[in-house]
Amino acid sequence: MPTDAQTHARVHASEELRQVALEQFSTVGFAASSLQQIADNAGYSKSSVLYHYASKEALLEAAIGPAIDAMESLVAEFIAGGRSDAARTVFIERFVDFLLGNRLAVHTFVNQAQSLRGIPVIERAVVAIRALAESMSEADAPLSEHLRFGIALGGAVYTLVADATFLDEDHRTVVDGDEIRTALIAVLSELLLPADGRTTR
Amino acid sequence: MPTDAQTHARVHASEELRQVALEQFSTVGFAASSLQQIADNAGYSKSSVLYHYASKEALLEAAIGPAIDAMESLVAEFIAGGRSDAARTVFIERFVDFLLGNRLAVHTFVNQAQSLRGIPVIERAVVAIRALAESMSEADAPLSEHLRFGIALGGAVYTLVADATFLDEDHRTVVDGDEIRTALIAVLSELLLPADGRTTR
DNA sequence: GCAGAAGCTGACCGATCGGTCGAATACCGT
DNA sequence: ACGGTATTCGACCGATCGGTCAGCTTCTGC
Repeated sequence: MPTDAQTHARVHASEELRQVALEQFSTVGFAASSLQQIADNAGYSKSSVLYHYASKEALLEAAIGPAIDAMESLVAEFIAGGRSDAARTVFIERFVDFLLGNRLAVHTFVNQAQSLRGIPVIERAVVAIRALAESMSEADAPLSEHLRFGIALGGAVYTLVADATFLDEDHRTVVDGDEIRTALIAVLSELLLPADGRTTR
Repeated sequence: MPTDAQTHARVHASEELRQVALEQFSTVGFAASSLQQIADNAGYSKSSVLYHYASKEALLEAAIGPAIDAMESLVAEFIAGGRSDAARTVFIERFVDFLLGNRLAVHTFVNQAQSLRGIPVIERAVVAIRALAESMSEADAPLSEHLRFGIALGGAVYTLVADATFLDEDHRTVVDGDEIRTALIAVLSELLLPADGRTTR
C-alpha cells in the first residue's frame, strides 16, 4: 500500500511537476533549471513535462502565477483600504501569511525578477510590487521612509529563504511556524508603522 | 582621440572583462550569463576571455573575490571588537560603506549563494555571512532578534539593487549617494541597536 | 470489446553552452 | 631588425539546452 503522499502525487502528474519545478526555480534559479532536471526529480521524462506544459515559460507561469494572483489582490485590497495605521496592521498580518504560504514562489519572482524581465508573469509581479511600494509611502516622503519599505519587503522575503543557505542545520528546523509568524509581524510592524518619535529623531 | 574612459579601459583587458562580467553576473545571474555574452559586451572574443581567466568560475572568483575579502575582514573586525552599542554603531557605518562600494558583488553572492553552493569563492562568502549572523546576536536570543538581523542584511542588500527592477526611472536617478548612506545607516541602526523599550514591548 | 482520447516516452533537431588548440598578430627588450 | 612573449581570435569539440514529433501504452465512454 502506497503512502498517502505518494498516492496523491501520482494522481495529478501536472501538479506534481508544478511543485518540483517550483522548488527547482526557487533554489537553482529559473535560467539554471533544465527541463531534464525537473523531469528527473519528478520521475518523468522531459517529453512528459512538455506535454503538460507547453514550454519552460509556461511551467514558470503555472508555478508562480497563483502566488502573484494572491499578491495582486492583497495589494489591491490594501490600496482600497487606505494608509491608516489600522489598515497597515491588518495588511502586515495578511502579508506575512501570504509570505509564509508562498515562500518558494515569492522567493522566485522577487529574487529573479531582474533577470527574467520580459516574461509576462514576471512583469505582472513587478507591477504589483511597484504598486505596493508606492502605496506604502507618499511619493514625497523622506528617503528613509522608502528605504524602510524596501528593507521590510526584501528583508522579509530574503530571511524566509536564506535560512537554508546561511543557517546551519541546528538552527533551521528548531523554529516553529507560528513563532516565525509572530516575530515577523513584530519586526515588520516596527518598520512599517510610524513609531513614536521616529520622525523627529 | 579616444576618451579617457576608453583609453583606460583598453589598457587592461582583464580588468575590463572583470567589470563587464560582474555586471552580467549580478543582473542576469551567473548561471544564465554566458562567456559569449560577456565577451560581446566587452568587445572581445570568447577565446580572449578564457585567455585571461582560466574558466567561468575563475572569472566569478575575480569578480566577487575582493568584495568577499573585504567582508571577511569587516566581520573579523567586528567580532574582535565585541557587541557593545558603540562597536555596533561603528560596524553599521562601515558595513553600509562596504555595501555601497560593492553593490554588484554583494548582490551577486548574497542573492545567488544558494544556487552556487560548491564554488569555493561562494563557500567563503557563506561562511563569512554565517559568522556575521552569529556574532550579531547571542545563540539563545529570541527569534525576533535573529529575524531582525536577517531582515537588516537581506533588506539592505536587496534594496540597493532592487531599485533597478522595481522603481520607475523617475525615482531611480534622483537620489543622492550620501543621502542613501545616511538613510541606510539610520534604518539599520533602528534594527540592529537595541532600542529603548523594544525588548519589553 | 472497441474506438478514441489522454498520458508518456525515446529519438531527434538546431542552437548554445564551457572549454581546447593552433595559427595569426601585436608588442617588447635587445 | 630580430626573437620571444603577450594577446587575440576562429575553428572546433562533446555536452546540454528547449522544443518537436511519431509512436507506444493506458484509460475511458459507449
